[in-house]
Amino acid sequence: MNATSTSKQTRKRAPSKRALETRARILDASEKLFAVNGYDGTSLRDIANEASVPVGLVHHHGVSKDALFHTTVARRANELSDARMTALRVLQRENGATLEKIIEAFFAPFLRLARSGDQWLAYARLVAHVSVDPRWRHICAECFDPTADAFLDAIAEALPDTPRPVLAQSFVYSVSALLAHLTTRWRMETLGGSMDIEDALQTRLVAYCAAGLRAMTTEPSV
Amino acid sequence: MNATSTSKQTRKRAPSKRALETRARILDASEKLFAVNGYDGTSLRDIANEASVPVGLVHHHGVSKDALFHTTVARRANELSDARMTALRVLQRENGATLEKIIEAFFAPFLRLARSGDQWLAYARLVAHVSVDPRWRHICAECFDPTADAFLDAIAEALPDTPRPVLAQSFVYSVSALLAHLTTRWRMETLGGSMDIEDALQTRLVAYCAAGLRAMTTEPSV
DNA sequence: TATTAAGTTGAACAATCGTTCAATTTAAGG
DNA sequence: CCTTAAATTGAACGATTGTTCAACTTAATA
Repeated sequence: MNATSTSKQTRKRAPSKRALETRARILDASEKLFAVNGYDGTSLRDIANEASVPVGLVHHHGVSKDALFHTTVARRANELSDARMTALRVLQRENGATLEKIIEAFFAPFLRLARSGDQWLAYARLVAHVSVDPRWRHICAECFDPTADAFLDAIAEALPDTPRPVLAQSFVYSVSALLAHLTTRWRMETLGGSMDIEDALQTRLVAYCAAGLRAMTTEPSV
Repeated sequence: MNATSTSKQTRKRAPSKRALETRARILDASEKLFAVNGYDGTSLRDIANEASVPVGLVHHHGVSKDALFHTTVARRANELSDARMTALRVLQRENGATLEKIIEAFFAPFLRLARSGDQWLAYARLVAHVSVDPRWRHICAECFDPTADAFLDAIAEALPDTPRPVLAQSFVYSVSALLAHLTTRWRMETLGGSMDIEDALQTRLVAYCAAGLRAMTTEPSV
């Protein structure tokens, strides 16, 4: 009586080219709108409109709004994680893993991608949204924690005298600084006037975080 | 014909004690819910329910959802700004304004209030929400920028060789680290195991940011 | 080519949203 | 005390929300 026992087999079918295109279009629209307006500030109809498809189709591809949000975050997170892990492995193969180099291996992929176009800058805002909202802890755990763990291991080797919890603490500060760098440029300009060229800003970001992490090794006698 | 020319004067009336209480109750509920679920994730009915008042009354006291959100953020922001400015002035009167002391004057009030109860920790999440969302830039500018400017002036005196834009850049990183400290403890524990006692964590937060800021004075030759 | 799973469409669902309003109660001011 | 502005209530407004559905079209597979 069940489906598998019927004589006529019902095989799964590969998705058509057009289906993949609309799916990508929906994800692009989701990313753009979720990044600007957040999860609750974005309706499926906004996404459908941006992607030029009916509302029902968004649901068909995304299953549910929650799942669509998850997929949207995860898609670029995987690309980002791959780039970061590659950079880390290159560094470790060359045996030249200073603290600054490790931090740069973590930061540079995101910074480089963000300079390649607005999409990744929008994604940085999306990540900031996810980081702030306790509702999305499971997304953080799934998409970002494995990479963070690997980099913490590398940092622990570069700073062998600093306990792991202390490294984790300052690593979280560094990640927040990276997100601030990508999402809060306007605030820097409000407080300090027009900013330097991007290269100089990025170099200073790394210098800031590296100095902060190094300060953890010495006893903080205040 | 106009109101002021009528013989019977219609004077404004002082708000009753009960009215002030319900107003405070609505603001408390707003703060709690906005902090957890953000602006779009919180409905006026949720707030009305939390404050045990009808929906219409929330509107009567808050004028509009936007205005209510603004008021909610501003109420504690003023208290925080006062505490910070007082700490800064005390420091300057004693002529002992080292970089660490200035940063601590900026951080300590928030950290102390956050330890006094959950309300201020919820508020930290609310500030993080506001910082991430470009929609609330005007709230940032109104509630936080004046204080930030004053502290940047003080930091500029302590680090006279560092250009203002560079200080603004690393100050924004430091503020983001403070917010991460208050809102992302769970992530530190996920990555690094159980954390140290709060005193040690706070000392390290200041040490991290101070070291980062100091690193800006020397040329970042990477 | 014939079959049929997958993709697409537009309409509809109940639920909830922010806001408005008239009626009623409370309490400040003369 | 009386007057009346302010506070409170509960219901209602139209718009929008996420989700479901049946009918229809497209295109991958046998």
